[in-house]
Amino acid sequence: MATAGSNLKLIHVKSACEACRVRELCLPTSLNDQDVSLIDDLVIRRAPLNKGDFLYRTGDKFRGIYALQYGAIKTYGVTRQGREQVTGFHLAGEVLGLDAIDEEIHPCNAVALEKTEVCQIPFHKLEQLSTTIPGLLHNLSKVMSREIKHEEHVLMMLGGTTAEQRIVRFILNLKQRMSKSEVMGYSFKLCMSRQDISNYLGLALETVSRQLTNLQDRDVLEIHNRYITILNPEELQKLAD
Amino acid sequence: MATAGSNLKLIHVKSACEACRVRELCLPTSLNDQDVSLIDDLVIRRAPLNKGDFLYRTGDKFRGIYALQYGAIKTYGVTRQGREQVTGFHLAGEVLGLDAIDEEIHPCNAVALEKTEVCQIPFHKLEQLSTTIPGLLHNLSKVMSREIKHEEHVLMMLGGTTAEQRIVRFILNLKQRMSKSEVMGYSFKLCMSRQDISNYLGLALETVSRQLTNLQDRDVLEIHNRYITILNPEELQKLAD
DNA sequence: ATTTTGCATTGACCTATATCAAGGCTCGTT
DNA sequence: AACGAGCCTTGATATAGGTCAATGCAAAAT
Repeated sequence: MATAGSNLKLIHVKSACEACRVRELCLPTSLNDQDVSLIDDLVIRRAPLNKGDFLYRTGDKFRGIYALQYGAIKTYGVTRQGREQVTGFHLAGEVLGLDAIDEEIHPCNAVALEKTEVCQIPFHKLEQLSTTIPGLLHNLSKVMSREIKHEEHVLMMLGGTTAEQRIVRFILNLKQRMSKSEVMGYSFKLCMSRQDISNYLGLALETVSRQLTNLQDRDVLEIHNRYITILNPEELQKLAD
Repeated sequence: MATAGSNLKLIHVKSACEACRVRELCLPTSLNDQDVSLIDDLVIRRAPLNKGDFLYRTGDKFRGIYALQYGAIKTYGVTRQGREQVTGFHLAGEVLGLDAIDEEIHPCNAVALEKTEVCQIPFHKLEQLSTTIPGLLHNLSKVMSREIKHEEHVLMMLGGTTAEQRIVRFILNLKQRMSKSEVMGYSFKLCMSRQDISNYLGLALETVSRQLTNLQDRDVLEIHNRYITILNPEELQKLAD
């Protein structure tokens, strides 16, 4: 039974790890199939979330980090004045929940923006495993480091720029991240509302709307509802700088 | 020699770990003296930095993370337009350089704002050690998690707030962090210029200046050059919300 | 002691963006 | 097919904060 089980796992594993995009955690380095199998055993596949479902809420007990299989999630905090501040959008292949490790409590809300499936990775088990698989520890550090770097990048994007620059950089960033998980041309769907974008970029939602129509009028973008096409990538890149 | 050495270490260690504020990495959990000793062996005490000295620059090879013993460091990136975006201020007892783990290259500049001493902790050695000291791994994760959480907090602070709120929150945050490392009343020294503050908060330096004098006029603060005294903590707190 | 230099303040003006308000699409529902 | 609820767009107006420019101050250098 045990032997059969682990054989089965070796097959099952690859697909699960691949599918759940735990890739970020296991693929980069030289983890062998056996190690990957061990990691795969940890992963808990959760029932799909529908649009508006919460993955977790502020104050929830931390049970593990999450890897997005498909879909999109926004994380946000609520200020004392009741303002919703979006701290990030998370797309397929990305990891979230790392900010909860420290106090074992989620410091923000995570809600699905569309139909979404995630894998839960119990963190303490991952830590345990890290002591036996050295490469895993390093990957874990890298994932967290990347997250820190990304947040700094966001800070740079937000500081001292015009509304137009923010929007443009936001779109370029989204485009780039979506390209990672799917073959894509210059058209894609915005998975979030204008409101969400405004709360992320620190702008009024009207400003977001105006900037988008403005870019459309100048034939840089084409927008139909939430579907967006980049008509002039060079110009868009130029506007970002 | 070996025995004498490790005895010495056991004594030396405590002071070094304590002094270098590697505390964040080792103290929180139940690491025993022996473990602490091992960690201490890693730590490289660097020559003090003078004001304006760089700890590292964008693009530098990553050699390890740094723990601030005393002093202050700002980290910043330079945008394509030449604007300097400050991504953080780091005070005594805090760790920096975590954003370089991923690509083994520092993505930003780190410069001393005053006389500063740091300890360098070679990261790969720390990782090696983590496999044998389970508590260490967890602490490392926590430190990184805290950093991610902090950056999110900064995002929340910057988004959708007035210049006054930003300044007020900035001062409260500084106050709180400085209290951690030194006994302190309501007076302290700003280790950074108005320019730095403005580049951090995404404001014009004139706005920073005006807001500070405004708070002074209303008897919330008292400011002499870079020395600041909080006269009315309750009011300051109220303004932050 | 005096000059220099960098940093900070203050004022006047202007523009980008927020705010307020109204109306128009779109999609899902009955 | 018509209805309703969200979302999005558009316009008019107000204002916070940016920009430009001049001056002041204090510590470092000569």
